[in-house]
Amino acid sequence: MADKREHILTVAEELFGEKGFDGTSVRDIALKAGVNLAMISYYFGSKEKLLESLIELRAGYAYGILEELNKDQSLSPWDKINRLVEFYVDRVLNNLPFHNIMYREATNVRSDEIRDRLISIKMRNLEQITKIITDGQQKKLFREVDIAMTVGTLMGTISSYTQSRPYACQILALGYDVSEETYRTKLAPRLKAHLKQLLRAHLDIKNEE
Amino acid sequence: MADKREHILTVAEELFGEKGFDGTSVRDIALKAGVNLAMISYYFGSKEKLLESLIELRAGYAYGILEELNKDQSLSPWDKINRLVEFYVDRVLNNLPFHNIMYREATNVRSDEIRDRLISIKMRNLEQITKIITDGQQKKLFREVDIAMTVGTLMGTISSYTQSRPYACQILALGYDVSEETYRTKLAPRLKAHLKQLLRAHLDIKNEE
DNA sequence: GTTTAATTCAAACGTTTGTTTAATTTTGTG
DNA sequence: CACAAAATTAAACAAACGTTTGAATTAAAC
Repeated sequence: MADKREHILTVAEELFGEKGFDGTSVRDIALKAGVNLAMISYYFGSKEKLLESLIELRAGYAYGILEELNKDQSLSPWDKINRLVEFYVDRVLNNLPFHNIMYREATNVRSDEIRDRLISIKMRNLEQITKIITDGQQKKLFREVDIAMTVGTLMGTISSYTQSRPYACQILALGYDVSEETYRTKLAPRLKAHLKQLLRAHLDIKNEE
Repeated sequence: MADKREHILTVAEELFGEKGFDGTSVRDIALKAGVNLAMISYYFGSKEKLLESLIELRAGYAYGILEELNKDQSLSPWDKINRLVEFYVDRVLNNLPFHNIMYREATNVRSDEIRDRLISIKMRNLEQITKIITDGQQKKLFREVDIAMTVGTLMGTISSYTQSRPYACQILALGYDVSEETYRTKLAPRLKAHLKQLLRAHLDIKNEE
């Protein structure tokens, strides 16, 4: 085991994502990670600080790519929107546990520190997306829209199908207990196609009323 | 106290919505409800069955109105979509705790019974919305869209601003700790306006590509 | 090879958890 | 009023919780 600390974090991430922070005991984590119970206090100090460490580890998981996307002068605003959709769908589906933690525990996390950290991550991403949209507006490609709400639509649509997998499987007419792999490969293209079509119509200045 | 049983359910709803099912102890509930600890087992049998009772109580909270909306022959599909938006935004904002339970606990509820119940509620609502959209398509007003994904967009957009109130306040540039009342009165019209504009562009057959 | 520090461990700590008990009080009925 | 059923209570239950302890083991440094 190369880095035991990170291994514990990964296991905790899976369990928190699946059963929630309060629904997961440190004994669950120790057992699944194959380490002694006391190691969690040894490495992280407490269960809550373990969560903080996890968030710190994954915090920048979107920002870098968004910034790059923004700087790319060769892409039209429409290209950027489509890449944004691709990027977010893939990003969420490839980091399902952490995404679920972000969007499930964000509200009721006890520590102000963690909550503010999560909010600031979201705000930073919102800024980048805002830049893309205002750029499209200045180039007279996009119409006036409520940008913050539009970002809520993007993230909310994805979340509505990732937060409850049994429901998603039902909707998508997949088998009742389908593998993680086929779940993602079925969901991703459908989410992408829908969001591209949706944002295309929503943003297009030709659809101005 | 007229109906103590229902009072306990209401208090539990608030706490579950705020701190999650696992984050709420039966002692928390008893204390806030002003009843003896043992009354919860006396009335409901267990904490888990209390949650089941709560879901049973609020289960039909959307279906009836949706069905009515569908039957109303005097409304055009566009009217129905707008009413649908109005209805859902109001419904969610007026039942925030239960909505949060539905969309937060749905994934990780241990009991298959509860999970299947929640899924069947969602599926029933999806059916009604599907009817509205297919009706609009038959009347050559709406274009071809992914209906299940569109419903996900509707619910997901709302949820993204109700699941994390501190974040929503930040985005909406409200004060840091604004009252429940002003939070709702600021959020509701903005959500409605955005969703109407969004669905208008998304569904309009004139925006077919 | 010895010494020091870092790691791992089984066991126990004191709380809190959901639930049950058994006695008591309140309520409704004849 | 008398009696049975329902409701309420304080106290206790065992189990699970997050965390700490102190000894044992491993690794690193000199």
